[in-house]
Amino acid sequence: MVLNNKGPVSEATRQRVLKAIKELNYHPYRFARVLATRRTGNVGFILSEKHFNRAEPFYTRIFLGTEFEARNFDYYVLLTSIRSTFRRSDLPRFLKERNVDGVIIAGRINDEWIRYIKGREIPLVLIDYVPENLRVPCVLIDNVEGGYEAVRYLLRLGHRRIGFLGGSPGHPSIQGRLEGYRKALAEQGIPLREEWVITDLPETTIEDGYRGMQRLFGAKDLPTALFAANDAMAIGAMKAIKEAGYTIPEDFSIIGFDDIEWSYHTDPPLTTMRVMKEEMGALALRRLIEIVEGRNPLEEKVLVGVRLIERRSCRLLSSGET
Amino acid sequence: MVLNNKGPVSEATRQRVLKAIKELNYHPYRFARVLATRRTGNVGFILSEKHFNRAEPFYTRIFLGTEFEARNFDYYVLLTSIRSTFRRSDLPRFLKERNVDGVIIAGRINDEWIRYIKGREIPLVLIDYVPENLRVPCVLIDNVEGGYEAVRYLLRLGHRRIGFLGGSPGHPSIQGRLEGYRKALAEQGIPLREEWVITDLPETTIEDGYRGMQRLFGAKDLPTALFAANDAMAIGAMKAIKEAGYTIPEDFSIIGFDDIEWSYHTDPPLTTMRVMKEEMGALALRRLIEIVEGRNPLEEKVLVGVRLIERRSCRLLSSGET
DNA sequence: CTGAAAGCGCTAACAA
DNA sequence: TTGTTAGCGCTTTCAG
Repeated sequence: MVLNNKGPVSEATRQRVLKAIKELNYHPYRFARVLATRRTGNVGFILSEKHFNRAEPFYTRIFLGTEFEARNFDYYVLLTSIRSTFRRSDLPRFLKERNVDGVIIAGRINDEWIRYIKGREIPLVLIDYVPENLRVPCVLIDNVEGGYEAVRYLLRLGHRRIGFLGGSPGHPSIQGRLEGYRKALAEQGIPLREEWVITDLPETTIEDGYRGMQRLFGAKDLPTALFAANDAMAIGAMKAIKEAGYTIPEDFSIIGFDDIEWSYHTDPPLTTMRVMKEEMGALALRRLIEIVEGRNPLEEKVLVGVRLIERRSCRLLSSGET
Repeated sequence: MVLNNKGPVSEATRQRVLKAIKELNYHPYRFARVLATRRTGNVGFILSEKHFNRAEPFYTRIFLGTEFEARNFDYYVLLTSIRSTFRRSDLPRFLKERNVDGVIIAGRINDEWIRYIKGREIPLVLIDYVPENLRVPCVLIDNVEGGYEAVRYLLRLGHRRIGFLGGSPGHPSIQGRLEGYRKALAEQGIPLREEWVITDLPETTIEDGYRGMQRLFGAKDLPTALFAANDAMAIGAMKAIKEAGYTIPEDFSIIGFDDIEWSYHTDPPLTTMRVMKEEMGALALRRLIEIVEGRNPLEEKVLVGVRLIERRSCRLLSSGET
């Protein structure tokens, strides 16, 4: 009772117990406790193999955020990867055997997985992905606000001819960022130039950015600035821009999104919108614990903001230029 | 007994039991088992914060290897990060409370941590680091062989003037790679040019590679090829080379080590020695389990080989050139 | 070879 | 407010 802060305990015995704990260097034995309470004190953290192997540590930093926060709540987190395609046979063991109190999934994933977990009534929180037809609590990047701010920044630098380099339009994050882009332009009464908006790439990788930029070069005239929907694509685009003989930011200003480590090392260093990865992970854990403990079990999306990181890939347009 | 394959069981009952297990969809309850056997079925995986946050997913891929292998042995792996400096107060909980059967540590780490774990007699395997004065089973990259092969490759391409770009000499991996470099040159009777061997950089990052290369430019004549002790430094060096107005591989051939994801995306793509990251992680887990189960508990270093990945940062020297 | 029972360390329910 | 006890699901020991 002393340990768990429940039930009535007189202050005197409380102190006596505490003292004994100290003297004996007593630690409660987690596994016995589990057996008695049916609470495992574990949470599962699932990443698709694709996301785990991403060249940049985006989702692993999110994991780091949860793991760190988990320490405060005395939870262990079991990290595992799954294939993108749903197969019962490679269900994480901790799901099959219910060795977790709840699960966090980061990144886009086959909805079958989500449906399965919901079906088994295992508490679930999603990070950076929201399925179309399923109600699940999510922790999301504020993509539309972020996209809006990114474009606003280019606008402030005097750009009026701004392209958008997005990935597959099926990706909700991309849609949000595109929406922000649209909103910022509309607000200034700048018409959208369809040929400067590239959204039909297979994925959102460096390669896609590279190809997307090459496609953009096909337009009959070119923008002066570019908003890439993530840093990987921005990096691919920079490569294409350089290969075409242009320089950054003289000929093109470019801003990314995510703030992955490598953005700092590009030439020039990439201006971008920083996503608070650790914070997202921590938030998801707190949310999950709330659900596990029955508090606040409403479906709910929580948005976490982004921040402009100014580096050197964007330039101020002098007043004569357009 | 059927489940654990021990004790005498007649084939008939064995089948009956198996059938019942199927029908009831029975899963043994891990925590009850732990309580009875005192075996947790968990292993801890520790990474220093610095390594966890490395821009490229080197150690996280090693983790992936152990996690994957752990599935075959029905272990869970608890991943956590610690600060580089030893502080009792931020001991991982799973150590304090002995919730793991053993621990894997990947990457260089303060020896205090190692001493603590050894002191508590918790089975331990190290990956990619071997402390000076402590005997601990390790899984290591075959650095000298790898360095040797890298330089042999440059030699085969006709290079005779080959520089070495290393990081801090305190790092055992770097020392091994340097040793391989030495060996390959010596074998061909090529004298070592001290001013082409850069080993007094603070770390082994992109920045260090960049600075190291600039330093190398100070030599009165320049090598035609360069062996960088890891890809990060190779990338930094490439940047410095380009800034100095040279091109790769026309003016300099360069080979790296590690094969991190980004090496594929450099311009030109970087030729490098691939380290088998997943394999190292898997190996460490098997080694750890052996120790936990009392088999084969000798101190032992196991080396895992590397493989040349030929991309486009090295060129063949024509016979007239030196 | 099979069945019964004790006990791992904890929580929860109940009696004092 | 405190002390006692059953029982969580498993392994292990011992008797049949």
